[in-house]
Amino acid sequence: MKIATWNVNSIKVRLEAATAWLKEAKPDVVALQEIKCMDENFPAEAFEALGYNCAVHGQKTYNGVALLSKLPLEDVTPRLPSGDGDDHSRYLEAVVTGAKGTLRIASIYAPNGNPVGTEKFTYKLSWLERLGGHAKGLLKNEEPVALIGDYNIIPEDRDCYDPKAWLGDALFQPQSKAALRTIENLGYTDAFRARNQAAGQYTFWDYQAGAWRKNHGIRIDHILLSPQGLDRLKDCGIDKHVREGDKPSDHVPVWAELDL
DNA sequence: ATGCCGACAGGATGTCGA
Repeated sequence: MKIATWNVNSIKVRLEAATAWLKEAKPDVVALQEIKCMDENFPAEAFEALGYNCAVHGQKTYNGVALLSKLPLEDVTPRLPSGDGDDHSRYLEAVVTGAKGTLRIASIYAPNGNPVGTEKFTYKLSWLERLGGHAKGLLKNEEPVALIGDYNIIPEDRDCYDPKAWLGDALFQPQSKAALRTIENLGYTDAFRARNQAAGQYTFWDYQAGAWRKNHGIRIDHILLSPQGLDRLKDCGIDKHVREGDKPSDHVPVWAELDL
């Protein structure tokens, strides 16, 4: 089973690029973020034509997450628990069953959190704390779980072109990195780092200042696997070439092959 | 020190992203 995550930065604008990538990469399950549309405006027909079932947790203008799956999507849950008053569409969970077993998978769009020192940053940290609480609960099932998406966190210096340039940014704050480590310390593993220790492996390049041309990127899109999920991990990679296409998203897909 | 670019809503330009 091949799973993938991609922050598309508007599914409306990215529909052509998305269908082209699906045809080429042939993932079984895809988590999308920043679809930036309401459920009724999600172009489900275009994906159904390629053999995908769709689950959508949309929002007008901002955020919005979705799951595409060639396998039936079961037990679809469109939010994190205990989100009193949080109306952002940033989490969508479902269960899929492959030939060798089930996978619980979530599409995650963690808050950006900039600027630091504002309620946006405290919202980011509290949202990640809620995610961690939910992630901990999921471990009790002792099943393969994949929490995949745009975490808006640069884990380490080797995950950005110029660490000094990101020191004041919410994506690189000690509290942000600690929030990710807290989830990892529960028992989740960064699938990419389980297969690749190289520096300079990015998933995002800003549209501005020639960031792509100069390879000024950051690695912020992550595939986190529960212990049982990690047991099934065969390979993990970044589809970097997608950043070169017509009307690209500023993020590229990250994928993992699981023995499921 | 800030904008750079791009998407969105709305119908100009401000907000947001990272």
